[in-house]
Amino acid sequence: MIQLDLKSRKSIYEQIVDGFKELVTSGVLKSGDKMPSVRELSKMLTVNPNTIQKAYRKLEEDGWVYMVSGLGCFVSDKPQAPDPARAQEIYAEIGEGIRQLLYIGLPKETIIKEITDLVNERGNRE
Amino acid sequence: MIQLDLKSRKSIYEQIVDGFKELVTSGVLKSGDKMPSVRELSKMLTVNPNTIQKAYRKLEEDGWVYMVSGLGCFVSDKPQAPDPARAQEIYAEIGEGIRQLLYIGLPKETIIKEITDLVNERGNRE
Amino acid sequence: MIQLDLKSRKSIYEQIVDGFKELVTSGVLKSGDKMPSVRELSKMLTVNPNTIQKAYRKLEEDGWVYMVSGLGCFVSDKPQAPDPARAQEIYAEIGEGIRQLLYIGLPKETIIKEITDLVNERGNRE
Amino acid sequence: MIQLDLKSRKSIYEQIVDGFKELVTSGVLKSGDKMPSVRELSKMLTVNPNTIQKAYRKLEEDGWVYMVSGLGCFVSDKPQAPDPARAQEIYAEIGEGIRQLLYIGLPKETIIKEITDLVNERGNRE
DNA sequence: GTGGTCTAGACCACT
DNA sequence: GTGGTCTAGACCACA
Repeated sequence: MIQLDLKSRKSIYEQIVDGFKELVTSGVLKSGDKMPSVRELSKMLTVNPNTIQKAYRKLEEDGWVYMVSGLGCFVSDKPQAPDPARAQEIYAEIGEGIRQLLYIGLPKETIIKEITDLVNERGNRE
Repeated sequence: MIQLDLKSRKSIYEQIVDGFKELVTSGVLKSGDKMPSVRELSKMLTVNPNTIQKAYRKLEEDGWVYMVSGLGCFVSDKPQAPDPARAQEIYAEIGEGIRQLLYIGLPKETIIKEITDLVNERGNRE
Repeated sequence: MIQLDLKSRKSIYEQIVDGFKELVTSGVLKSGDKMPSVRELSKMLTVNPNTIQKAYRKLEEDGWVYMVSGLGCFVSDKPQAPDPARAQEIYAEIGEGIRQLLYIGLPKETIIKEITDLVNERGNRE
Repeated sequence: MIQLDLKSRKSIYEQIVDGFKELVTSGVLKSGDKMPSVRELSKMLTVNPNTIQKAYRKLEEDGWVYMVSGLGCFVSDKPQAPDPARAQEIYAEIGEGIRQLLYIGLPKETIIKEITDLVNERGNRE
């Protein structure tokens, strides 16, 4: 389900967080789906339960899942209307990335082309 | 030199980091320029020295400046040839942002338009 | 019955919790009234049942409803005499909030005025 | 410095978080002050370092301190202008408390009087 | 069973 | 020395 790369610079819990975000945005996991329990996923990935809990808690803080003690962890409802404030935050992050791309010397046209490709690529999955 | 918005949700050190990136990309600061010392800038902005230090450290991590102990903080050389590995990392981050924008319901066209604007906006300053 | 704002930063379950508290304090729901079942409300609000369950659980924790397994969820009796210990806990929480308001720079008069308004606003519904 | 009540229902890390917020708002700790290191405070309170780190991280998320790897943990700069969004959040929490006070049967006048006292009491410390 | 918290260690990268 | 992460356990309240 989620591939961990222990050699990666990304910490394990971050890989789990990003992995789940990908599973949700790509439609594998949908609103209300029960996620593996902390202990279950811990065994599946042969990772310590505390690491899983750290990842789940981050996902909850970011609003992707919610945890109910005694029941488990569930995928949050998908927002039906785009949240402009949230969009603005994400644009700010992307803008930061763009600034760095320009700084390391990539031409504007290349950047626009690459990102347009990214959008179309991911957009077609939905 | 740098305008701080104390009412902003952005933390002070982030505003300083972004402010310096702006100064560099817009050409006000150039490769090798000496940056104000921590204490100096701390007085200029009436901000705690630790806050400046955290900002400088972040800039160093991101490769925008380098610090020489005993001499101070200097603007890094602009990379002559783009680092493809670094570019790939940044594209990955941007791709993650795009996935989230699509997930919260923004149409592809809007995203492409907004990001193209971002690139042109920042690109024109160079 | 309850209006959900999907664009809000408040999570869905929090909106449901607050909505029910409003319905009780405003007298629409009275002691002993049966609340909609989890499945029923889930359909009414087109929200995942787990979300409803989390909301009901929170309401039960806060003492606004009680759940009888096999029968459903009912509005609790309104306490006849105020519980001084509980009141003390709540005052402590409010005091913590006030300390933070003062810390971020709001004048005492503003705070008192705003809170008096809050009390009168909510108090008039009873 | 901070009194822990192991019998309390509040978890240890929450007591530490609230304790530090109190130390900052009451002026004992000021902007830029270095806080005890994770290990140091861990020994002072005879509490596990992980518990301290959890508390410090929560404080950092809430914007009260910032941590610099290799340097330590420092009290954030005090916002010079009140953040209206933050104030609104706190008022919402207080409003929630008021709703519960009214629900358990306290009269409006009592609540207003008690809270006015709280504001004046804490306001005079600054 | 579930998550929530805590302890007692360990190793890493960085100053 | 500093924080950041991770492991391997433990106990609790709740359902």
